Amino acid sequence: MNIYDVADKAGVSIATVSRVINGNQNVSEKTKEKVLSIMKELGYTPNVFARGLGLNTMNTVGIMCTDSSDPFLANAVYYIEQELRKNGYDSFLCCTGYELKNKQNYLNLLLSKRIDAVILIGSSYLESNVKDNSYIMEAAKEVPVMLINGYLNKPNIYCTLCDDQQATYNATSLLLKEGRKNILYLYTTKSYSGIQKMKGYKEAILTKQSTIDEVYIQSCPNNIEKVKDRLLKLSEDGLVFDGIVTSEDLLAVGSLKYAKTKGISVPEELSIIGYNNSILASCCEPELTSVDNHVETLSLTTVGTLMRVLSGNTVPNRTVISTDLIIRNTTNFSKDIRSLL
Amino acid sequence: MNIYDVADKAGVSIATVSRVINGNQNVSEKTKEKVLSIMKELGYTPNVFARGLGLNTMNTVGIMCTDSSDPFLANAVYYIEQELRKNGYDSFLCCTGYELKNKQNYLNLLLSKRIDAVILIGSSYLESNVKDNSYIMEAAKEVPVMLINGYLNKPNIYCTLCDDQQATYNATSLLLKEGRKNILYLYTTKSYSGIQKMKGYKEAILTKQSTIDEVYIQSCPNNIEKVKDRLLKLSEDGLVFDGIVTSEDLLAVGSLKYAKTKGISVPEELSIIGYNNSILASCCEPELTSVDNHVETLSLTTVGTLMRVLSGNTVPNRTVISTDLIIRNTTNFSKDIRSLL
DNA sequence: TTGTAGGCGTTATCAG
DNA sequence: CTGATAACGCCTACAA
Repeated sequence: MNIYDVADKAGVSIATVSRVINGNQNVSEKTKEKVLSIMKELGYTPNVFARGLGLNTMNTVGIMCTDSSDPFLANAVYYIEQELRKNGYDSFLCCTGYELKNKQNYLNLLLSKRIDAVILIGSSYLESNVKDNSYIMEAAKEVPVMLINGYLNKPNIYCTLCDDQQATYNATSLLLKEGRKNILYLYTTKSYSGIQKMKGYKEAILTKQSTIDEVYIQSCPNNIEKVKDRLLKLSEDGLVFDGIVTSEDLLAVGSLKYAKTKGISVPEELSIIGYNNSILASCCEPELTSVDNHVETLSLTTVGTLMRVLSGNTVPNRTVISTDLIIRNTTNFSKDIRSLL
Repeated sequence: MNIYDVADKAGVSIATVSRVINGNQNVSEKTKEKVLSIMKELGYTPNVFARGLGLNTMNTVGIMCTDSSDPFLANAVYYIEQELRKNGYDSFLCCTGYELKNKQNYLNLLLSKRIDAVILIGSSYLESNVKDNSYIMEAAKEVPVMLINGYLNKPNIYCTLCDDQQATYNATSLLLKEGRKNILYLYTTKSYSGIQKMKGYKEAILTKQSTIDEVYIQSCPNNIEKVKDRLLKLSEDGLVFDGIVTSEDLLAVGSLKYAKTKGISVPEELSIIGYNNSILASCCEPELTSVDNHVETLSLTTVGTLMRVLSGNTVPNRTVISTDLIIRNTTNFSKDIRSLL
């Protein structure tokens, strides 16, 4: 079943059928209807390969994320996929994991599939070693590369990110205003946004004291138990803290488990702020105050930008979205403090 | 850049290059090496469209899920994607949402992309109205259809499911053994596995009493607040219950929030069992006892089965995987009860 | 072992 | 407005 069958049955040439398929104007209303009805009757669908061969595109965008079971990434994947489809694009998904080698392989694989663009979700695609990002720049020579929560100022790379630095700055500042003296910062990776977040934390701390005590900055695997154990250890070692700012909700949940284990009351004795405002934030007890980085907006903006790029517009290389702090019950903000938001 | 460029530069014909690409034996070691080095030098990758045109396959599997931001589905997507890739297959992801019309459209879309198979994750693809499933049967005429947590005994449809009925039967029975008198069952949808789970609950209840009181079976949106409100309402209306079995972890979390609001202690006064053993189960407080339906095994088994189907083996139409009950702190099982597991 | 040539199903460019 | 025909890049008999 191909375009010839349709043409035969409709008594026209394949060229005419092709025109109908592609909505070309130069077809009389009569033949158009005729052809359409035959196509329906035969249940004909054009062969995407043949089409792709001619056009060298399949209206497909590659999506890469490290781990689609991470709630934040999963949400982004969802919104992006939906939005792409609304715009007539399909999506290839790749869950690459965290190893550089795999990321590179997957990206090459996507390129070899003649995708029209690629979207990298999450700042973990930006290695701290600048050279290691060259594979992204290479890819950008072939197709537009969209970065979510990462920043790389290079041709044909478009970045949508949220203002992570401002977000942790605000979060930390509010804890300070709340009267917290020793605020711990927990993070998982030194990815691009990881670094931004840390900057915000440091900046806020430096408004109150002249130096940063590095022991208050702790990197930790993104795992509830691991976080709990780490905090127990730190506490045993004599570290005193009454506030925790985290780079992920899960780290905050782990912190809650620590507090529970030690019988520390939250937020009376310890304030905790999560990040991402994921479903986890409203599952735990007490529910997490958390930074909402607007996954949905981030995702839709990215796709919107991509569409403009694909239709040949010149588009700014960087779009920054502001965050909100969603106040729940792991912080103890007064009316005055809340009014600052 | 195409096969001709490579052939020219290597001083051979395109046929020879093609043979090298496809690992055909009939090429002398020398020419093979020559061609390979030229391909590397030029950075040549075969055009998938041209290839697909001839072979009419792209080694691509379509994955459909209703909502990739659901933790269970997200996990499944992750494992499936990884496993497919290990087997040399790419994946198209579609997040279809819950409306039948959309599901149908997406499935047709995938078929028109000449995918080699399609995997439907989650029992929400099986409508209770049997006729509404005919689109799946239609699809199965073209490519193998893999169903995860759904069952349809039709040609070219292969189902991998976990023993949901047994799981809720066990969960409910254990609560009864624990001494619970009035056990509520909360569920979200009457999908295939939804029905199985409910059967298990009823079966267990009927071992203790002669009839089911339907008011103890409540359907509820998959939303923490909604569940809480529903339970508060039921309680106000005078319904008495001391155990809750749910079809989703999120419903169990909502139940916890209800208990918290009413000052009911869990598990002393109320036992709660979740389903899926998702990350939510260990986030909340107390942590959820939950049915582990082994997403990973489910996913890997599905892909394994698919690979056997694609290589032409005859494969059983149905594979059932057993569940485990992961005991945490929302139940109060004695040593004796635990030993039953 | 290697090369030639036809075919896969479209789209696009010309003539008419 | 319509039709013939040449790409598109690859695979694979069939020949050599």
